[in-house]
Amino acid sequence: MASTKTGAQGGRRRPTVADVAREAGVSVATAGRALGDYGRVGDALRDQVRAAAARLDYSPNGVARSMRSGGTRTIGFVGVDISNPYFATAMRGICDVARKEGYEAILANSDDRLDIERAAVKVLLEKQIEGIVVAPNAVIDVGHLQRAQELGVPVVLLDRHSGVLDADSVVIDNEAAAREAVSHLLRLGHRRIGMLLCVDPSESPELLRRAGTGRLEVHGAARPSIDRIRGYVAAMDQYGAPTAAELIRYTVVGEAAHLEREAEALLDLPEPPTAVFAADNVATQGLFTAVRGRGLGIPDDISMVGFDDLDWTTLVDPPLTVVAQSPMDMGRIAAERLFARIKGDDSPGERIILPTELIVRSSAAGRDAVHTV
Amino acid sequence: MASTKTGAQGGRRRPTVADVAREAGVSVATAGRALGDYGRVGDALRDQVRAAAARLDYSPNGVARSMRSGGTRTIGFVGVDISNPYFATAMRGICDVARKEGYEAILANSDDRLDIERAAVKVLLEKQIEGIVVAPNAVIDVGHLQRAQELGVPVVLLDRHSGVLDADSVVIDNEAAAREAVSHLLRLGHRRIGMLLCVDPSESPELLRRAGTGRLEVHGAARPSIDRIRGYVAAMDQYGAPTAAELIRYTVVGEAAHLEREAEALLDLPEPPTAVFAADNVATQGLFTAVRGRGLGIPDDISMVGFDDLDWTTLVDPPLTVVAQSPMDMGRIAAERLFARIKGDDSPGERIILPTELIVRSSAAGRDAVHTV
DNA sequence: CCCCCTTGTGAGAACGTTCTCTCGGAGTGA
DNA sequence: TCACTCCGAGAGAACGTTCTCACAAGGGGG
Repeated sequence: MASTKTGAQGGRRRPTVADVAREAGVSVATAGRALGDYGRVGDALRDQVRAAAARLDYSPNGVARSMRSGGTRTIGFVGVDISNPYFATAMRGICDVARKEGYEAILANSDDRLDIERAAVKVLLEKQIEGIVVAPNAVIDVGHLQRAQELGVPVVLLDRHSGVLDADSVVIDNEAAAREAVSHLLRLGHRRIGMLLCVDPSESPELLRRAGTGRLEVHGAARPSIDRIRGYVAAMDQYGAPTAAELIRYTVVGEAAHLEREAEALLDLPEPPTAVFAADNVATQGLFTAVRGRGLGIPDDISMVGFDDLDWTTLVDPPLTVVAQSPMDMGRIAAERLFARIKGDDSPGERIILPTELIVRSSAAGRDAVHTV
Repeated sequence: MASTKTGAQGGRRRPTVADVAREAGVSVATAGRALGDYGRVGDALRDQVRAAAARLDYSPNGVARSMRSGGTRTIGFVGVDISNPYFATAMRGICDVARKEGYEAILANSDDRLDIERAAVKVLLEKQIEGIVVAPNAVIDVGHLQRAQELGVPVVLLDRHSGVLDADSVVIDNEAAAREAVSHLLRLGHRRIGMLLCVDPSESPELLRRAGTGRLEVHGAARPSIDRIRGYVAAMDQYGAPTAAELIRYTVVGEAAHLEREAEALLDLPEPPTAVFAADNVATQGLFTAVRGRGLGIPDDISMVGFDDLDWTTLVDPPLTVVAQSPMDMGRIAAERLFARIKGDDSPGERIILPTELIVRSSAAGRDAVHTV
């Protein structure tokens, strides 16, 4: 005997305000007022209606309410990949703020693909969400986000900034963060410094090559990967260390295996780097694994600085020197900006830059002068 | 001059089917049919309507659609904490399946608090979601979940099973997994084996103590923590190793600092254990940190087996022997069950047990016979 | 030639809530 | 006592979509 409760069929018709009104012996209008706390209702009738509602186990229909009053009390978050701790933590921050405001959050993963992001935004708009936090894949091709704004749905950018879109963005100063990390290595005496990172698929190798040689100009300061390369180049230039295309290795997101191969390619260079800057958390893990696989000692054989202060960076031996940021704060602040917009703030889009911190631990050490080129 | 697009005010009225109909010079009914692909429309008029819709940049109002047709094409996931990689990965699995089905997912964090979970379920029901995946805090006090089922909203349990609720659940065999882990240590010759874990706040110490001595009887095989303790006790008994309350240390979730203290207490015992089983990923990290902090060698001074095969467990030295499960599969399978229910399957609730695997690496080693008690 | 069936279209109801409008009655001040 | 205000209550519209029903035109078969 199959339970009728387990599946979907068994849904008894849910009581409506009309049912409650009938039960309480009042009009629909009065029942609505008593339940919804609007308008004026007499105390006696209010209690009567409330009792009837309790008796019927009445629960309001949010869809109908949204239909009538326009607000869905729902926001959307379009992240790259929730299984990445960075976005998971950001989502946590967003949810916390949303809950405080009495909102819920719908999650969508874009996998760093613009078409998926576009489709997700479209669906979210159809669902009449009241705002979107998005980690955008493209910083120029933002028509779908502009459309959201035109429809009155505020957009807040997380992790990436767009020079084209007039929206709030919550970011870190990627260039400065990378510069600080690389400068740290340079000050320790390293001159031949490699860089390892993930880029998103839309990034052309050509673009990256130009970035690597410092001759990149992207409209309105763009995506983290490019900015971090810029910071790397700037630091190298400042200390008079030669840069070379062969020193910057990358792979597209989602292909961690390739990344490890790139790391190995770096180590196999005829003249291998004495230190490597891993510019994101995936690269940090890939580099660490590759170095370990080669049986190289950190920092004795090679120094490294990673990105993102994930739990494990203090668990490994040696604990890693990393650039730390706070995705939880990012999510929280992005959501706070979003709710300010939802409440009516229409000041020009603001670029909020959250601090990063170079946490010096033990994976980067000084280089003897004799070894320096 | 503030942009009117950034904030919320600037929302121009969105075009409706009526607007499209007027633009195309047809009736609302015909426009609706042409846009919604239902009923019969002439080819000429269909194109005419589509063109008009494109001209107006029409996008359907999902709330109105849901209102009329009942379905919101939205499901909910009530997890404990999305910033925990376990739930983040599960959420990823859920989202993937949902997307394939043309659904979106709303996320709520319960922080392992029953009141928050209850409130979340209530809100989700008001929002008329079509199904819920939940990692429930309580396995007996499930009235809110039963209510969902009665309203025709299917519920699938993730990570935990309830003997009371007739719902699908996707779990691992926690007792067997723990038994396997502890047996591994026992076979290596260890006899004095500690256990470290997190429990949720609703778990009384009294209950735990009884679990520790193997005299626990919980209605319908309950929560992971209890089951894992049971598995520990079973293995110890099987090998004739004495158990003792002092060997099982725990803390409530969300208090990682306390956890490390408990780990240290374990190490400071007059007669310290020669091996420890950390029964969840937080405990694994806490134990590893504490052992490291004491300058003890793994596995020379103390052996350990962890739980959950997080990335970092292969990055540390030595790589950790762990019990691995697949939260991604869990999420995916839970969502698949949910959609089967949504589509009408009303067979009795099924308990799906996913396999776990003891991944033997290098954190547990043999114990010389002479040292054995 | 008429009837019936098919096809294409329009009018209007329905979903469940909120909100505006109206109205009766009670209370108050002149 | 009358006019006015204020409060509580009900009737009904509105939100935007889908869906049922009715109807008109056209074609084919008897």
